Parts: sequence; structure tokens; C-alpha cells
Amino acid sequence: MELSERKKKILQYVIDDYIQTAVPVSSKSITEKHLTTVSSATVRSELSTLEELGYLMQPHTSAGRVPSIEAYKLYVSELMVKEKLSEKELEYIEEAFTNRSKDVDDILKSAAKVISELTQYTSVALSARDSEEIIRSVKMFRVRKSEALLVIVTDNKLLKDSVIALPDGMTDDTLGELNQLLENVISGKTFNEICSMKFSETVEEFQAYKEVFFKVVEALREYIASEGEVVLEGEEKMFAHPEYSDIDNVKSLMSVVTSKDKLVDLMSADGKDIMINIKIGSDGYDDIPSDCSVVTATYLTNGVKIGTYGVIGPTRMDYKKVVSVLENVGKILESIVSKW
Amino acid sequence: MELSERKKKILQYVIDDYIQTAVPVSSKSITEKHLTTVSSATVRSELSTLEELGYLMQPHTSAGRVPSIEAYKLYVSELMVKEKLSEKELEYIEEAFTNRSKDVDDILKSAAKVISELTQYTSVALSARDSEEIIRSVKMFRVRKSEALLVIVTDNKLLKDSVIALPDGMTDDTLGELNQLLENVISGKTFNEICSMKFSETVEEFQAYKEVFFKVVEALREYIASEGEVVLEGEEKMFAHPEYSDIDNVKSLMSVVTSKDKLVDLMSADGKDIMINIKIGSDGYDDIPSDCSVVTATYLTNGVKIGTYGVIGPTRMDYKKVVSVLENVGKILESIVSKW
DNA sequence: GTTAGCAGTCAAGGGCTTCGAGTGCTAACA
DNA sequence: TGTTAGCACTCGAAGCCCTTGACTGCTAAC
Repeated sequence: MELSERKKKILQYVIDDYIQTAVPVSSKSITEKHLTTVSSATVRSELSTLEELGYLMQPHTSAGRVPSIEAYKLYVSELMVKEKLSEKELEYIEEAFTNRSKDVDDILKSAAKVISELTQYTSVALSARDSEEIIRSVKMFRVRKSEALLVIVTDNKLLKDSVIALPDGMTDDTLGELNQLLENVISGKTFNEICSMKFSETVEEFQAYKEVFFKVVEALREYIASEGEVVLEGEEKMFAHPEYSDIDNVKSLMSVVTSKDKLVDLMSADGKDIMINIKIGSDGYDDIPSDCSVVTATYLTNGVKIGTYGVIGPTRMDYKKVVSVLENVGKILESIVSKW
Repeated sequence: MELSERKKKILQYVIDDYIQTAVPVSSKSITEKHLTTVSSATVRSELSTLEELGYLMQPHTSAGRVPSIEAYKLYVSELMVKEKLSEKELEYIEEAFTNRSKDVDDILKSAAKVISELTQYTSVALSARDSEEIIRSVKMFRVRKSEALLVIVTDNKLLKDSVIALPDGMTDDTLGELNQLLENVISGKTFNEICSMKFSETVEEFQAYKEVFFKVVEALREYIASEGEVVLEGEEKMFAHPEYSDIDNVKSLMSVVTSKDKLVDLMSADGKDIMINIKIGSDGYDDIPSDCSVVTATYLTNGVKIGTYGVIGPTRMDYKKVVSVLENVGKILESIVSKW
């Protein structure tokens, strides 16, 4: 059943007010603040049909109304009026990303911080592992006598993670040859391709150090198989919201937020090309407490995932604010990365 | 005034019991569990003198006794009987550090995790920045056309943090020359020496790219000036302790734990060569809430700081357990690092 | 110095009452 | 048919009182 315009308006008022105040919304307050042309009794009867339709709930008989999960969903998809960020906020975002080292990890941290600061919710950033990303360069640099640092360059990233042990007596020249081989065989391919390749013929000419070669391949495979890095920001911000004055709620949210696995699970967007993804309430996600929402955005440049960012907080979340912040951060992020 | 043996024993019983149960300790429970030879009235009179001396407090008239900050201090320095870790626990520590990449950051994380798991408190690890550490090697590796990765090797660490922009048209040969210069001028010196050096003559021969040279020097100086990395583990563990069933306590502890500056401040050992450092209660440290304790250990190899590790939790902390865990982790850590 | 006995204190918890915000229902009106 | 005023009803929140029980401090005797 399609809701009448007035019902939609009233529902929107209830949700907006509730998001702001965290107090059940009464018929009287609606007629006072928004719908001054009708009486509270009229609103009351509208509210009671909205309740029958499953959009509103009463904590108890003599209380105002509180939105249901259904209502939040409708709100996000239809009712919500997106917020424009203030000049100050836009500047703040801009500033946070200028003069930043171009490292993905740094960007991850900055983004998490900005999002948490502007939304006042706990934010999560997850660096992406996109197996379709093209490897532009793989090189080993000798850092100690028998250790080399493996550096992988892709369009979006510069990885410098694995330290690889070199066999005794490997000369700089041999290392150079090996690097040349790596360049020839691996550069230009995606991680996926590397994973499915065999390399048996490729390395024939290089018997002596094939062991090291396979260590490199192994490191590439391990990288793409591993879950991305997770950054958390503003854990303490949850305390500002009244739902987390109850210790049990804090506990259950904390248990999610401190578990990397659960977070990765939550952040995995189930949408295809949907950029912004909203998970409300228990809604089938076992990992989040039932009164929790997660809003995430996955950013792409040139079709390659650069990361997933989001906030986690009470169902009564300021969705319009969060969505605006995520969209704006996304724009800047993509403009930075695409410059590389 | 020196306490009688019996008073010391009784005080120890009170503290041990209180650490375990979090409930004020009554005279009766002491005679039942520990001092079966005397009556509760006797213990009562001892307790009341211990209270006069400032070692014990009563939450209210008809409650048992609770240790004061003074009592905890005495406990830690004299009364406490150090705990031997179980075989299982020792194995757990051992295992956590085997098959680990030799990266300082990884070790930092592992250590924080182990400490938190074994003590069941929130743990903090702070990677040290020791300006007396000798730089063994500084090298730039070209990763993109106009970007080089700066890798710094010291006895204890492998740093690969800064990406340095190269001027257009810098050839590999020039980069090689620059690396040679870096090797000549910087290797073998401490960070401190680098900071106070001028380099004006050194680079005369290298006018063309002195700009890049100074970027490298700048990166070294920045590194040593920056505060170390902070790793936090087991934030959620604080909820297991009854003092943190009160939301306000959680808030105030969280506000410390989520602020890097405050943590760095707290972790800075004020001891000279004291390895284990205990800060109890408000005790002059503005940053910690008054009912908090911080126990830290600073580990050295070859006289160089490798990091500071510790736990933060309620004043009613299981000091003997924490100290044992920190000591054992320290041993393993040093044996690993000294192998490099 | 130690002990038994007893009176005194105080937090915790259960039950009771009051207060007020907000609703549902109904009858009347446009 | 939609809107409104009025009134009775409901129920959580907060305050209050009382009971209970766990301790202690004190005192007098050993």
C-alpha cells in the first residue's frame, strides 16, 4: 500500500525528530513543530495507522512513537533529504588530505579520522584487496646482506610489506637478473592471473634461484588472499549517544568493533555497483547487535576498488549526515588516487 | 613506622582477596580463609590500625576494608609474591613469536596481543624512537618514475616509511651516486648525530641533487622527532572487570586509551634503568583517571630501546600476574631482537 | 594481647505511592 | 468522510519507606 503524502510527511517528521532527540515522538510535538494546521488528535489517528502498517512502534502504551526498522529503510530510500555539508566541513575534508604522504595506509587512516570527526560516529576503514588490480611493477631491493624488501606497485598502491630471505652468496647481479625476470613475467598482469599461473617453464632458465622467485609469487598470493587492513577511529564517540549509556549495548558493539573478522564481514558490500550500502538493525546480519546500523561506501578508481569506508552506530543514526560525508570523502579520495 | 609481621600478612591477605573478588574484605573472611588461629575481633583491631596508618579504607561504616593507593604501592614493592606462569602460558608466549616476520611492527602487534590475552587487561605497545640508535644503512629505491622509497636499516629495525619525490630527469646512475653519498655520510652515525650535523660542505660536490639529499635528512629527523607507533589490544577486555560496569569509568578510561598523546605520555617511563614501571591511581598523573593503574616495561637490546609495553586497568589490578607476563614477554622479545 | 557479645550503621532491595506525559476512544461538527 | 475536543486510562519514572543482613566498634572479661 502506498502511503498518502501526509503520512509520509508525518513519518519523516517522526524519524527526523527521533534521530535528533532519541526520545519517542508524541503527536503533540508534531503539531507544534511541523504540522501546525491540524490538531494532535488528527496526527494521532495517522500515527496509529502508521503503527498498524509496521512503520512505528510504542515502547509502552503511554509513550510517543519510535520508528521501526522498516521505517528507517523507507526513510533512507525515499524520505530522507540529503544534507549539504557546510563550507567549513568541506574545507576540513580537503585539508585532511592535502600534504599527506601518498601511502594507501596513510590515506586509510586520514579518511577514517575525517569520517569519524564529521559524523561523530565510530568509523571503520578497510583497505581493499582487488584481485583484478594490475601489477605495474614487482621488485626486490636488498636491505641487508641476506634480506630483500619486496615492493609491489599497482595503479593505486605502493606495497612494501614482505621481507624475503635471500640465499647465501646471491650477488647483486643475480638479484638484478631476478628482478628483470619478475618484471617480464609479472608486470602487467592482475593478481588473479598470477594466482592461476604455473610458471614451470618460465623459470627453467633460472634454476639456481627459482626458490626465491617462488617466494615472491607466494608473497603476491598471500597478499591477495589476506584480508585488508582495518582501521578504526573514534571508538570513544559512541559514548556520546544515549543508547550507549547502557553498558551492555557498549559491550556488544565493542565486541564487534574489536574483532577484525566481524568488521571485515560487515564491511563487505553485498551490493554490485551500489556505492553506498546501508545495513540496518539485525536484518539478517548475525554479527551486529540488533540496534545497530552500518553505513559503508566502497570507492573505486578506474574500476578498481581502493577501499571501503563506513561508520557503525545506533540504528537511530543520522543517515543523511553520514551519507553526505561519505559521498564527499569519496569524491576527494578518488580525485587523489586517480592522479597517481 | 615499620609494620609488624602480622600486620603485613593481614594487609597482604586483604589486597590479594580484594584483587581477586573486587569486594571489600571483612575481618571474618580473613579469619576463615587465612588466619584461622585468631578471632575476627583480633583481626578487626589490626585492620583498624592499618586503616589509621592509611593503608586501608572503608567505603562505608558497615563494609569491609579496601586497600588504599599506599597499600598497593607497598604491595607491589614488598608484599606481592611474584607468580610463576604455567607451562601452557609460557608455550603460548613462545608460539606467538615464532614464524613471525621480523618486522618491528609485527612484533609490536604480537606482543600487545599476547600481553592482553594472558593478563586479560587492555594492553598498549609503543614502538621506541631511540635517538642513540646507530643507522646501519640508508638507501633510496626507485619505485615509480619520480618516486623513491627510503629504507633505513638499524640494528633493531627495518624502516620503510617515507616515499621521496625525485626531480624529473634523475637517472638511475645519479640515484646510485646519491645512495653512495648517503652511505658515506650517514651510515654508522646515530640519529642524534644526524640531527646536529650541518652537511653544508658534504654536499658541495653534489649541488644538482642536494635538494633530494636534504629531503632524506629531513625524513630521518622527522622519524626520530615523531612519537612512536602505538598499538592497542583488548579494549573490550576492560568490560570484564566490575569497576567498568559503570559507564562513566569506561568513558574516562576510553578517553585515555583512544588518545595517542595521552598514551604516549603515560607510557614514558620516568625511571632511569628500571625496567618495570608502575603508575598507580591518580598519583600525580593527570592523564589517568584516579582509579586506574598503568604497568609498563621498557625493553632494551644492546642498550637500545626496542619498545615499551604495558597494560592499563583498574587500580585493583592483578599486579603479580601482570609483572610476570611482562617479564616473560620481555625475555623472549630480547632474545628475538638480539639475533638480528 | 585476645576474645565474646552486643549495639549501631548503612547499602541494597522490595514494595508502595505519586506524578505526568501521552494515548485511544467517543461524540460532535464541517 | 475527515477533523476536533474532551476525557478516561495506562504506564514508566522517581521518590519514599521499610526490612534485611553484613560489618564494624566498643566494652568488659579473660
